[in-house]
Amino acid sequence: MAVTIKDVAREAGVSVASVSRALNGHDTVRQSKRRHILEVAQRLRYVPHMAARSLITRRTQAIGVLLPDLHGEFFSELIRGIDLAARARGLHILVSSSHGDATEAAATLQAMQGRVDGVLVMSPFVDSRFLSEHLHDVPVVLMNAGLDDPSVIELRIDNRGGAQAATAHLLAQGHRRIAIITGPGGTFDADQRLHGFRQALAAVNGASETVLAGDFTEQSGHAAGQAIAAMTARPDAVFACNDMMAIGCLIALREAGIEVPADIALAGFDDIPIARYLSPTLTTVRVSISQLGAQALERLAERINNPEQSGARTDTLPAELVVRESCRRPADNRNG
Amino acid sequence: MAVTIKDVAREAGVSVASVSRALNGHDTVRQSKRRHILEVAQRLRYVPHMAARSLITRRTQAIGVLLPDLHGEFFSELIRGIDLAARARGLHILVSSSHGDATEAAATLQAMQGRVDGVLVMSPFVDSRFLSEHLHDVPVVLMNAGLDDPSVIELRIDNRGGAQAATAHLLAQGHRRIAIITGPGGTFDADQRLHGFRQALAAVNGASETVLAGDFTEQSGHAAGQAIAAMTARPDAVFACNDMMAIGCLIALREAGIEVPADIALAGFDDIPIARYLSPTLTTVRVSISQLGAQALERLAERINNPEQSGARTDTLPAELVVRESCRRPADNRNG
DNA sequence: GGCTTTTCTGAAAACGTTTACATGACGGCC
DNA sequence: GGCCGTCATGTAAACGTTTTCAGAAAAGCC
Repeated sequence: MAVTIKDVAREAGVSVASVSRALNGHDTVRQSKRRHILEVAQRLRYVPHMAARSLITRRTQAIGVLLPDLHGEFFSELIRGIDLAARARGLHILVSSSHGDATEAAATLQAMQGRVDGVLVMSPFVDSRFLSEHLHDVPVVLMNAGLDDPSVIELRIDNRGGAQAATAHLLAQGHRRIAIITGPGGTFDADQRLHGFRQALAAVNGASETVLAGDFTEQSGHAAGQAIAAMTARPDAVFACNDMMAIGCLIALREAGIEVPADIALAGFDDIPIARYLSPTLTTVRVSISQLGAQALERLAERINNPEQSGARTDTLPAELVVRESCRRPADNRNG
Repeated sequence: MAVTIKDVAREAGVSVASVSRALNGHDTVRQSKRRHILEVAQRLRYVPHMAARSLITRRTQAIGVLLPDLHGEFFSELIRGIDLAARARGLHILVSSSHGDATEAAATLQAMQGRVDGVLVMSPFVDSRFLSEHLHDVPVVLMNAGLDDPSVIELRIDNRGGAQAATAHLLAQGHRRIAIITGPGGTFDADQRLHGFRQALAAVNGASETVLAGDFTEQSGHAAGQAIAAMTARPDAVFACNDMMAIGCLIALREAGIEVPADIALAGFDDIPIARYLSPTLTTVRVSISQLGAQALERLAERINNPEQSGARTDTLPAELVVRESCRRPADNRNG
């Protein structure tokens, strides 16, 4: 038997309209009365019934967050960024993580409908058709989707630029025969990183590439490392498209008696916390994931507040090269 | 202008009552009519307005999750466990992470009120008074709170048992002078781990303890490691109350020229993914965090469905010792 | 075929808010 | 002092569902 606005009105000796106005800070209620109402509401521990409120205001003050099967630091940082930004705006977040396929994603999106004022989506399965099919009339902001649809807002991290910087660094160290362990084909992150890698190579004479397929898991990195170890003409350096694969590769190389960075240089992407604790510590590319989340939420909130506005630009967050031990100049290590 | 139940009713040539019944699977509507209604609803892309529904059913089908400032794998695993269990039951989860103090936690809890059917809480700030003060009439399940209140449901991980097992292992290796790097005093996790450590020591003749204060951060572990390195009578082994501190300690020891495990054994707690990539790989204690989340959600859902039931038992999830290189037997390494 | 019982359907109330509109009080102006 | 604005307040409709209750249709029975 929860206390409603009527109870507050009766107890305070005013109408429900006045209570509503006082509580929502409308300026058309006299100071003294407002104070009295607020006092009564507090005493009665009145808390507005959200459902009733959003039934009439058509706002839920909640936004949905749809994520794929993410792990560890990436996931928690993303949520943290979103959560902080949301809290600052008085919004709640409805999280649904780890959907495995497009059908699941669609079902989740469907279920969120009507519960949220907008959605934040990161998923390898969304494209323009998917969105128009499953999201009717709900503002959306995409994260790292690689969708070049001018009608949808998207936030990205600079995968291409980061990969380019890492590769350029390897080249600058004098390496020329460079291998890449790719991410799962078809995903935006993976494709862009490969693209950046190739851009960097193209800029240097005599540089050659070796492509090894990976899927962002440690296992795939390990397999790639074994493949590299078995090569007769071994590359000088390896760029793994994420840190987990770099770790797998590092272990495989070590197992094969190949030293990093003495025998081969290695760089990753993401700067996961482990990166700085490996031996050797891992050169990698850092991106502020929490910022990605926070900015995505800001854009979404903005769009929700003025839905008419057409500006659906795509923002890209910078990536920063972090140089560590794993790709020290070969010359420095020939004797190490 | 979203499509409502009335639109469906008009289009299908029936009353809203029938539509409602058909959609909710009540068995009092004729087969042929039900099929027709469902077909129309689908064609119109009708999706029920949650607010209206929960206004009358007094159910939101959502549960709140209140978490402290957690990082990395712990956070993501916890959410994953909760999310999976919630999805299986058709529940949505409203997440609020990283609250920094009791006031923030209270405000968040307040804001969730009326939006959720129950809450899952993990927070160092909650006690019986806090709960009764800020949660009126909302079912709650605590995670790892160390609250021995028979009226509230709680799920724990076996901090004590895990710490005891790790310490016992160190002792079994022949170590006797054992240091502990503690967690922040006053928190359940930290206190229980210290307790388990002491229980293990008490069971062995001639064992002695050295207590170093930590706060679960890598920095505090590093400081403790420096302190240990500076001791004239150095311990044989160190039990760090979590893996991050173990890492900090490991680095400090290495900086001081002390080898693990040759010169000193080291064990941690949590089995974070980094643990198996350190050199030496870290002996630690593993707990299934996703299971903690999933079970907590199950208990909550259960309680929501029959609120009368008084059984508020506290469940404890097992912790498992994972032996790795960091505490190999001293004898094996004297020559290494 | 009329009666009773059962099955299905529809009208309307209820949920707790917000807000458009109406009303009343009050003060200023002539 | 009567008239007119202005301001504060209250009344009631509206939001989109579910569900109770009563009534209609169908079915069974003699």
